[in-house]
Amino acid sequence: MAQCSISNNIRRLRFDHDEMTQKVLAEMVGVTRQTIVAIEKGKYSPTLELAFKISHVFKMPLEEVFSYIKNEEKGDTK
Amino acid sequence: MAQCSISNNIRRLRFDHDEMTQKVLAEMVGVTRQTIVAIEKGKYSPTLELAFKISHVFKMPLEEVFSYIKNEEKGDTK
DNA sequence: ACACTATGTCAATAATTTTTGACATTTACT
DNA sequence: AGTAAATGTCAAAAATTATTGACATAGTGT
Repeated sequence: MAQCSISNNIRRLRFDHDEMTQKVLAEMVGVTRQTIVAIEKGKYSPTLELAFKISHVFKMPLEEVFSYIKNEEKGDTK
Repeated sequence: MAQCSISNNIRRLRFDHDEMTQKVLAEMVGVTRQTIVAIEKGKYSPTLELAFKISHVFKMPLEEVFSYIKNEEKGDTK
């Protein structure tokens, strides 16, 4: 679960949507502002539920908000 | 994060894909068999990363493997 | 009967995400 | 100057997901 990265364009989508603030988005999806910051900055990726909720806010398919970039693992860790 | 549910058709997709076993799917996405069991049975929903990986295995868009069902909270009747 | 595979479950632990509360910076407005 | 809003960061704790190892059941085949 560690060797793959997920990127998103939440920041751009926020501004496309009338410059919605992090605080407002956080309230709309029911998490704290820090969670939105962390996801936007790529500190970690959200749960599936949160990803669905965020996509919902922007009325876009999940895969247009979040993209999965596969990192090839070189060996199985066990 | 509490008032929404996520369902999936992993079990059906496994059988559509040559009766792929839970063990094989687990190995393909790099988690244990128990994790696949728990997700299939709806004990909890996967991380976004794992959801992407599973969709990848079945070569389907994430939203055709997992569906998000919004539970109305009291007061919000939309 | 015995072995084997696939599925399901349980409890304890590890790993990751989210919360809480605090504080700093920048920008804009009076 | 001072105030407020928006963003960013940090650390500790809570909540959720994933792992490990064990065991149970049903089905298949020998």
